This record gives sequence, C-alpha cells and structure tokens, in this order.
Amino acid sequence: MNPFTERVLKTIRSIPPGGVMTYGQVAREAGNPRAARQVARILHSMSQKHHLPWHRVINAKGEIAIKDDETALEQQLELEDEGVVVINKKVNLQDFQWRI
DNA sequence: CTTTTGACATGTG
DNA sequence: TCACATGCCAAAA
Repeated sequence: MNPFTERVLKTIRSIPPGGVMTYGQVAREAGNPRAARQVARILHSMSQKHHLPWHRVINAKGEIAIKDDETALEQQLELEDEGVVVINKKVNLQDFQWRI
C-alpha cells in the first residue's frame, strides 16, 4: 500500500465521533492537496476492510456526496447516531467540521 | 493506445 | 445561489 493511502487512512481514523472532515481536507492532511478525488476512490474501495469511519468524510459543501441512495442513507444514520445534524443530506460544517 | 467517468475542490462570473 | 472551467488521477470501457 502506498504512503499516501496510508496517511489518508490514518487521517480518517483520527476523526472523532461527532466530527466530520471534507475530502479536500483529508487530502491536505495526507500530504497531497489535490487528491480529493483519490481520497473518495480509496473510501469507495477500502471502507469495508480497515474499520474506517468513512461516514465522517463529506464533500466541501457539507453534503453527503454518495450516488447510491442506500449507502447515503446509511452514512446519514451513522452521523446522526454520533450527534451530527444532517438536514436534506447536508451538514453544517461550521458546527461539525473537525480541525486538526 | 484514448476516452470517459467519478463518494471532489476551487476560482470566477 | 447556480453554472462553468480547470486541475487532479485511477480504473473501466
């Protein structure tokens, strides 16, 4: 597994319950500011295995960026379970974005 | 080989 | 707020 992916996973695992990070933010922390898309791809393929809190990663607008409705709903429920308020698939980043 | 397609971001108008 | 352009890069077609 390449070092960038390692850092992405490590960064996501550092997000506490009740907090969220954006794809771009994760990419920056992992050392490649322009790799937001790769972060998304990594989650799509590896979320199952690495007991990863993938549901705490959303897009820059604070929205759940998933196409598949079932998975999107699952993410919303997980977030609400942790106390994150989700309205119409959107989260208020001012309140819930996690800052390193 | 090239083109298309994303669980995206950011700047501009 | 929305639309559009551009950057990025891997996987699929």
